[in-house]
Amino acid sequence: MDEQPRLMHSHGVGMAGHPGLGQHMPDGTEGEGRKQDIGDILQQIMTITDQSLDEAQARKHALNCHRMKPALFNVLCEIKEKTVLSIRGAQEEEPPDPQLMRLDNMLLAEGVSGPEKGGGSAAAAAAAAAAGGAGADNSAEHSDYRAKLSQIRQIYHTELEKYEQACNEFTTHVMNLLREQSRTRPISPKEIERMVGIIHRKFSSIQMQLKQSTCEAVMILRSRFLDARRKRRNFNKQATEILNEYFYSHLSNPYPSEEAKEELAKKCSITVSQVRSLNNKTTTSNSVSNWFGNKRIRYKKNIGKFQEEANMYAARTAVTAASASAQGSQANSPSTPNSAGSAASFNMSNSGDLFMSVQSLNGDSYQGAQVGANIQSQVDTLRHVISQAGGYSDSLAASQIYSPQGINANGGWQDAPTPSSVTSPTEGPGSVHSDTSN
DNA sequence: AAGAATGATTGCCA
DNA sequence: TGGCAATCATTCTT
Repeated sequence: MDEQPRLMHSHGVGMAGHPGLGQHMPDGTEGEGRKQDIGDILQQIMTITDQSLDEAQARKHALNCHRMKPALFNVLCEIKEKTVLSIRGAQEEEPPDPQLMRLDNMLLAEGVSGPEKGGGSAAAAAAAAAAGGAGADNSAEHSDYRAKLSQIRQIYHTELEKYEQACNEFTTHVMNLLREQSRTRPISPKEIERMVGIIHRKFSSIQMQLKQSTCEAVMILRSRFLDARRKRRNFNKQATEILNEYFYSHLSNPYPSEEAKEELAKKCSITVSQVRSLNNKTTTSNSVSNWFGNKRIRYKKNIGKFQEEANMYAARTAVTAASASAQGSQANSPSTPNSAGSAASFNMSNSGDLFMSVQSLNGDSYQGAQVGANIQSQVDTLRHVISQAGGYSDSLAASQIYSPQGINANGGWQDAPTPSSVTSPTEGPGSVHSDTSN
């Protein structure tokens, strides 16, 4: 270009330095001639947009070189200055949008806009903590959550970068345009600033939309993740069997201790998800607790339905117990359950005990804590064996065969086992009963 | 598809 | 705080 842009600050306002314009013209004819000249220039300016680009460029150049141009330009500058003064008040800096701040905060909290990676996993961990589950089984879901979150994060950053780049490009473009235009019309730095501000506002509103949809995506992901805790997956067969074995071998007192629950959870590889109380000290046995809670209630509600199952498990554990006790002591015959009342045979051949020692990786430590329960479970097992053998003759006893052992009149499990001496045709494991009554 | 089974959740109580 | 009862929501079975 052969000329410098004429930004307003580089010009004096007024007519100084431009003789012939703004000065009093005593000679009327000279004034008429100039008026026509100016009118001609203005006409050319007005029609410049109707011409082809090349034509316009040529005309523009001609106008720029016109002797009247500097004077007219100064007039424009003067008018413009007044306009800018009137506009100035209108462009107040608005305070930061509260909604945008909320979105920013949320994105930061969710680890989307925060520092790399760490934020994401922290948010995932937070979500996991909110869900209350920290078990190994949840790791798959966690990684799924993390993967999805980082996907969102990546998209967000890519888009944001794109927007920023576009914004910069557009700003540069507009600046160039303005600079270009400043050759033919006066443009103040404030005007440019204002234009840039408008562009940035436009782009930030687009960014806000991006942030909003990102937030929505995160919320959806999060709610799905949190809702996953409610998604039920049936325990596998082995886990159910383990729990059932424990339940039926402790039928008169199916309330596993915390340690037992932990142990069962470990054995069953039960997934843990607990939301009931965030202050719960342990979450590793809650599924077991759920299972036992459900089982107790459902068993109690419909004993008949569970009787077959109860008998099956009782028989199974009894067989196990019998074979074990047969190995351990020749005196104990499987067909004489009451003989199992001896403490010696309970010690190792007890169904619950055996179950634990077979299943547990460190059954020994568990056994030590379960001596009382072991005896009780032996009683329970034996009762079922007796029931199956059909050893009851009287109708009262018969009705008790498939009755919930240990359930009292109120429908709750009593601490002491059912008085087996009443139902048992044999002498009954009185010693066992007394052992377990506490 | 309907109903049963089942794991999880919630509110209440002792 | 643990357990019960009711209920929800999903999965399994028929």
